[in-house]
This record gives sequence, structure tokens and C-alpha cells, in this order.
Amino acid sequence: MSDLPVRQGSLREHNLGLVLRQVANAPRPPSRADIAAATSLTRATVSALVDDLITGRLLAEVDPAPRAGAGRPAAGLVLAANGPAGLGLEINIDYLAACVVDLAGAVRHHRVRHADQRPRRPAEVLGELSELAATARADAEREGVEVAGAAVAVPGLVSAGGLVRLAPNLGWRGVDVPDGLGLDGLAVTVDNEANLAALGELHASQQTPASFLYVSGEIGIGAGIVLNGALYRGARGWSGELGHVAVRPDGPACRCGARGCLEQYAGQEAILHAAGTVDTEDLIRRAEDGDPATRAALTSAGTALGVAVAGVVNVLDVDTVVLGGVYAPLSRWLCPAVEAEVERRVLTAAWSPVAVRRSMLGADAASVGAAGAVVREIRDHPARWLTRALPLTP
Amino acid sequence: MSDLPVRQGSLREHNLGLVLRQVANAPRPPSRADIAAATSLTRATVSALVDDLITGRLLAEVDPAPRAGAGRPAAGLVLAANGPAGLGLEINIDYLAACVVDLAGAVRHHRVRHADQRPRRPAEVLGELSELAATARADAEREGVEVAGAAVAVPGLVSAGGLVRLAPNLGWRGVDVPDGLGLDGLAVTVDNEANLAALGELHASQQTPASFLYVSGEIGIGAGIVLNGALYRGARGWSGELGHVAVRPDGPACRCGARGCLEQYAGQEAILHAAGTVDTEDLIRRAEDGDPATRAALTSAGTALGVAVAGVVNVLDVDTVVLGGVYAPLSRWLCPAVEAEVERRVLTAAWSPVAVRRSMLGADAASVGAAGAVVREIRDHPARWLTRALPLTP
DNA sequence: GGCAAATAATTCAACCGTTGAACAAATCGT
DNA sequence: ACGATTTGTTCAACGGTTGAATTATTTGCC
Repeated sequence: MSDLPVRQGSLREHNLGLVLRQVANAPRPPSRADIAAATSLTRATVSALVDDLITGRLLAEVDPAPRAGAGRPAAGLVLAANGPAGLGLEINIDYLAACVVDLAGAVRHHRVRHADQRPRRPAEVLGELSELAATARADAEREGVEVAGAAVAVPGLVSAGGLVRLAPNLGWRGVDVPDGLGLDGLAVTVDNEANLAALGELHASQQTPASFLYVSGEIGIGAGIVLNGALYRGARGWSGELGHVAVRPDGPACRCGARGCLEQYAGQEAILHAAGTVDTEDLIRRAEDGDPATRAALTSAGTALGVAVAGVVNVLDVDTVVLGGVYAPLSRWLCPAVEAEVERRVLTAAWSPVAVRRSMLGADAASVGAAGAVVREIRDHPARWLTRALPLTP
Repeated sequence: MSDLPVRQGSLREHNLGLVLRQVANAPRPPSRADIAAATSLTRATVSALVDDLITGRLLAEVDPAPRAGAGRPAAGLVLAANGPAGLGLEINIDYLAACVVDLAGAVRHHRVRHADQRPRRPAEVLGELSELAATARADAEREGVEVAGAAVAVPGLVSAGGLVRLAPNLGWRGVDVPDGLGLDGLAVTVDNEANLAALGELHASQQTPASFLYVSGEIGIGAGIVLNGALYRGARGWSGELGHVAVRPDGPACRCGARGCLEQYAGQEAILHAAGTVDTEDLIRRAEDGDPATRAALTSAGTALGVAVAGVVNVLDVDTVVLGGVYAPLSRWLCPAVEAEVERRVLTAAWSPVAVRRSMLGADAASVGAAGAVVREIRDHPARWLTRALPLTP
């Protein structure tokens, strides 16, 4: 119920987006006539809209596909591969990442630099990330795509304007990320890592459902909530703090000050401790080898996770739960325990099953999701891109 | 991101709604010029839109308010009191209710019939409710308002088409409510009691926040989730099952089959049992008299409720929790305990407080909310009402 | 009392985006 | 080679908004 007036121009804006999404979601390059049929706009209107999109470098024509039957061959339309692209950046506990995704969703550049970020000062971290970003941008521009904006994934709570209010496991408090990056002339947005990973998951595949819960297991446990195809960020942008949902109200003390938080049962450190190791690679190896203590630790973590997830599903009624972050490689052993609790505790599970599955993108979900969020913005609002302030060509 | 094409007519539809909402939300009757200034539409356009709305009996002109300064006096615009109205019906464990709310939000008719519905067959209950509805409708029509549709609040899970899939405390399973009511020629929607009560609360006051959690304490515990000014119903319409969120994973068995559900700690029956009485009126009296066992029972229930609510707030990031149903008259004793747990367990509570308060509408929230939902639909989509199939006047 | 200033509402030609029909372009089947 | 068929474009018409001009109605001031 947007309370903005609608003028003639808004019509155009909406329909440009409609056509663009139609091309994006089609299984194969559609013709102008296909789009007209699918949208119930007239061929004349679609032609006019497509012209605008082609001159704006958002769409491109491809050779007509060989067709059966008579008639003039149709020119196929695809999202432009040399149009605008999104730059996705990720700051995590033990790595930095940068990637570029073009309008069609293809990953054109991707680079990860592993290193523990906890001992470093925020300015150092942002400086190195800025270098990664510059490399990515130069690389992309060499391929002929223009980076239209950047999104940064951070494992913490983010306020409007890109201020990281609190990133507990990184030890950050009140860090201005766009300022520290200093990417001149590029629009930079900052968001929670789980939120962007959830968006990545949403766009990774056509069959991802419109509403789901993405659970990101790292040192902390975050969740990205997608409802009806849109990310839900909460009243103040701080939704998804699944790690601090109570599993046992009088359980062990959590560093947040409360007791019995999920993080104490299913956080990365709790699992490693229970399994008697300090390294995730090692944990996976032991689980594969069938080590009983490791298996027991994972079942126990899965059960706790299942209790918390079941609570969320009871309240939100989503039919899919996606396990990401470190949970993704561990999902083989976690899923059964999570599913059992969900089955038992979700009121509607009896006649309407809830699917629990691993992330399709794995560890790259957040950075790819961040880049995808940038191009998705253009895809959903092409008029803003087409009418942007163009850099003066001297 | 609606994927519908936008034609010229959609323009009109949107702007009709815009003007109507502008009138609805104004503190005093605005003039056409006021609306033009507020919406940035031109006065010419607003005049044309207002004409349509007046001839369609959705708006009315009132005498010009005395103005300071020179100039032609402005004709004030108000929502028509003799236009369409909504019929709200409620089926609850121990009463039936019917009410009529006009476009301006005024309750024009309200009647409650107390009786335990559990021993009766669904058909009987629906028959009596149908009588209540007919009386309400006749009463409203005598006052000159036309009932445009009905909404029914039910304490249970509702599928599309108005089928009550499960209402555990009523003992209903697979009951077709619109069919059983048989309100000829009237569009009937059916929804969960907590959902409609949440909508009632949302529209009860201008300062209700756009995102909040409405908790309806009855024999079961339901929740209505309002996000960004809209009710969130879940992927399948079964959101808000707060009563079956786990408070202690290995607590007492719940009739849903799981263990330690909130309902076992803070449901009406659990509270009554812990306080040593069987009647809610008596419970309130004892609490007022300061009976220690009663006060302890309420604190204990409030704490359990607080644990569950804190989990939801951590995940959804709403800044307001409204206690309704039987919790409303008990809120004086429940709120402190709920607030304490929320304060302790919500990660962001430290710098951004979460308000816990009682419902403003109390027991009438669901029926008034149901009626309000009907008129709200017209207010948000006036074009659908204006172009409806008119009954032939012979 | 009369007149200028001010504000509200309506009228009307112009403009913008979509529509639908007519038309041109390109291919297939016979 | 020619008609059938489908794609894509052209163009007059239409619906809805715009902005300026016009009319309507009041206050304030001389």
C-alpha cells in the first residue's frame, strides 16, 4: 500500500520492470510477442518498452531460435551480459570475499582471501577489502561490464547508512563500513550476512520457494527471513537473531547476558567443543569416519537447532528451512535431528510437511547474494538505472 | 513486485485509493487542495478523483471549517458514513459476536451472545451466528449503511475458501463456515481470531506501530503478526501458532503431541490451575486482592510467555508486543514478567527497547477487527467497489 | 460599501503511455 | 511462386494526468 502518487511515468517504470523480469524468468529467450502474450500487454507496447531496455543496455537480442511452423522468426531477448553488474563483498571471521555478478546472474569474478580478521583493526580489514573490490571492479570493467553498485555482507547488526552497530564475533562496534571502504562514486549498501545469503539462496534457483528461513551457522547463528519473495529485515533491520532464541530458559550463560541461547548448543564453537576438536575440517572428517562422539555432538546440536527452528516455523509458517554457513557441509548429519524436532513440534507438520535442506550456494551464499542484490535492484527498478545521472563523457 | 501489467486504468485505481486513504488518515476533514498538496497530484486530478468517490458514496462533503485568513472556504471531505460497511462475526469458545463497522471506522452495531459453544454441533453454532448476522445486517441497513461483506473470526487454522481445518478447543475439524452461514449474496472470508484481532488493534489507533506482535491468550495462545502495516498470514495461512513454541523442550506433554509448549505454562487453563480456581473472573478478583498464589501463577505464566515472545522478537525484530484476549485484563500482572524476560533475552533490547502493552480493544478486538478488515479492503481498493456488479434496481 | 488579495475548485488544451488495427517483414508449406 | 502464418512496427485514438487560465467565494483594508 505505497502512498506515492502514480503518474503516467510510473506506468512506464512498472512495465519496464515487468518486461525485464519476464525475460529474466523465461526458460528460454522469449520474443516480444511471447512477452506480450504472457503479460497481456499489446505487442506495440512491448516493442516500445523493449526498445528502451535495449538502448539502455539492459536487454540484448540473440539469433532467432529455429522454429517449427510458418511465420517470421522471432528475435530472442536475453538479459544483457555487458550491461550493469553488482559488486558483492563479504567480511567474515576468517575470510574476505569479493565477487561480481552480471544482470543475467552469472558470476563474472570471484575471489576469497582467507585470514583471521579478529586480531586486525576494522580500518585494516576495510582497507584490504577495498583492494579486493578495486581488483574485482577493474577485472569486470575489462570484460566490458559496468559495476553499478556494491553490497557488503557483515556478520552483525547493521543500521541505516551502513553503520555496523555490533558484530560480536568480529569485535566490531560502531564501524562505518562505506566510509572505511571509500569506493568513490559507487553506491554502497551494508547488510547482515544471513540476510544477503538468504537472498542469494532465493535467486540461486527458480524452484526456491517464495517463503523460507535461511539459517546461517557460523560462530554465531543468524537467520535470513524471506517472506513472499522479499527479504524481511524487521522494524529496525535487526531481524534474524536466531542464535539468541532460548532453547532452555535456565541453560548455560550466553555471552549476550541471557541463558540457554541456541548459540550455546548449536554454535560452531559448541559443536567443536562437544566433538572434542578445534577445527571444522577435522570435524567433517570425523563425522564422515563415523566417530561416535562427533555424531552425537551433531545430533545434539541438530536437536537444539530443531527446537528453535520449530518455534519459528510455528510462528511464521514457512514450509522450507535452508541450512547454510558451516551447517551446509554438516547438513547430512544435522538435518535428520532438525527434521525430527520440526516434525514433532510444528502443529501443522502433520498434514503439511516442512522441508529442511542444505544451502545450494554453500559458503559463497553471502557474497554472491550481495552482488545479486545489487543487480536485482536494477532488474526490479530498471527506470532508476535508465534515468540515472550519467557520467559526463568529455 | 506484483507481476501484473499496469494500464491507464490501474493509474486511476491506485490514485482513487490514495485519495481515500489520505482522507481517512487526516486528523481533520481535508479539502481537495490539501490532498493535492499532500499527494503532489494536481488539484485538477484530485477534483476528478474526489468526484468519482463522492458519486460512489465513499466520500462526503462537510461544511467548510471556519478558516483564518482570506480565500474561498474549503469544502471538507470525510469518509461516507452511509456508504459501505463491514460485518464482523466471531466464533469463540464461550461466546458468539457480530458487529458492523462503517467506512469511517465507527462501530454501528455490536452484539455478543455468551454461551459455551463446545457441547454444540458446528451446524447449530453457525445457525445461531447466521441469525446474529441477519439481525446486524437488518439493523445496519435501517441506519442507511450497506453491508458490503463479512469476515468471520475463528479460534483455529483456516484454509483458503473458509474451511476451518482444525479448531482444537472448539472440537472442530473440517467445517465449511461460509456454507454453514449461508449469507446469500455476501462475500464471506474466514480468518484466524488472532489475525483479525491484530488487524483490529492495528486500525484502532493512529499510533499503533506498523510492525507488532499481537498475542491472543485464550484457552489456546495465538499470535497475529503485523509487519510493515500488513498482516502476515504465512506461506499457507497458518502463522502465529505461538502456543506451541517450546519453552522447555522436555516439559509437560501438550495435547499437540509435543512437550513443553507455551500453552502448558501460560494457557488459560494452566494459569487457572496454578492459581487454584476455575473461573477467569475469580482469577482477576484474586489478583486484585493480592492473593499470593494467584500473583505467583501470573508471574510464572508471564515469564514463560516472555521466553517465547523474546524468541519471536529476536527473530522478527518487532518493537511492540500487544497482549490481548484474557491476557488483556491480566496484563497488569503479566506485563512486568514478560518485559523482564524480553529485556534479558532480546539482543537488541539494550539500546532499543521493546514495548509490551495490553490490547486497546480488549475482548472485542477480533469481531471489530473482522468488520474493519472488510471496510479496509474497500478503502484500499475503492475501484473494485465502485465498479462492482450493481444489484439491478427494478 | 467597494475593491484588491487570497484561496478553492473547475475547465480545457496539451501531453504521455497504452491500445488496437493496419501494415510491412520474414519464413514455411504446397 | 504464392498464400498462410507469425513477428514486429506504425499510427490514429483513447484514457488519465498536467498546468495554466478561469470562476467562485471569502477576508481585509480603505
